[in-house]
Amino acid sequence: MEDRGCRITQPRRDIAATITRRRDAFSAEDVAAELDGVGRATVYRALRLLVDAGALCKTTMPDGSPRYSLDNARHHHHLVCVDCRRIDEFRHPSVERMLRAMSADVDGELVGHRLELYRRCGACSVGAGQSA
Amino acid sequence: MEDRGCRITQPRRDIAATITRRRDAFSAEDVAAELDGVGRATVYRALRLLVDAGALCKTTMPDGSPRYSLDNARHHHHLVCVDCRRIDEFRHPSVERMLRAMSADVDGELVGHRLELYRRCGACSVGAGQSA
DNA sequence: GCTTTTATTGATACTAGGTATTGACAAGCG
DNA sequence: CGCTTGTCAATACCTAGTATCAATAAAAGC
Repeated sequence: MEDRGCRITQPRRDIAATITRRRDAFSAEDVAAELDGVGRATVYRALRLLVDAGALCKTTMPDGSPRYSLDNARHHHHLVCVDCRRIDEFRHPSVERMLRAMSADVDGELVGHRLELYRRCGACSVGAGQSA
Repeated sequence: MEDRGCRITQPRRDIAATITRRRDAFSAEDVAAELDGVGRATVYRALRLLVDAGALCKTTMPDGSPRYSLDNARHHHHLVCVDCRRIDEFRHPSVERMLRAMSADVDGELVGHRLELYRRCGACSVGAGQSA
């Protein structure tokens, strides 16, 4: 299900199994560390294929480090919890509206964008909200 | 003018001179390479101080690599040309409107965001727009 | 089922971007 | 001028990722 034109190899099966088991965001190094017989380069190669194929999203954390998460929807942005690092996808008309407005106002043509929203998610707010 | 509580040292003067001379976006390594007697760590430390002080912005390019540029306005976002890598700052009410709308709709509280718009700027569109 | 072809692999080395450590030094206070 | 302490350069290290390359294993051919 992940491939078209790519070979389905044992390392790729292992990587796919590892990332589908994960419910949170992970780094490539996480995956590489978990799979002992698999080389780092192979993990990075496989993750890139999956990102290109649209099965995986690469999101930027507040500190700039990249994390991967499973991709479900078509075009969307990410809502990253700064405490538990959970990543949720969202689609919101206000974003498209904003892009349309910007597109009309900027000189030249927009070719892409990067948008991440950082929040403290509901669960994390309850636990740590009162103190500090 | 760049400091309050930090010492004004020769390396810092050199770094400040280098970055104010630059009109485009630059990497920390660019600065370090240009200043021979100054250590890489010193450059990174100085850039971080300047980012924290609000004199410099750290922007993410489409490929994920960070670039620094002078910070002029208060709160703003970046318009990055994917061809000439020029970075312009912008403020637009549609962005604030979008953030307000999102803030109302998400679970938990928004604590920050990252927004970069990538475009082909006017000058680059004229030169390369027709071909390809 | 065996061979061939060729994508893929793991190891290694390398790059960019950045932080931690440390002994030397110099900024600025008194 | 002398002390204190921030800052320095160098170095080692870290994360994230790519390039190279000989060895290997998928899938295609027979």
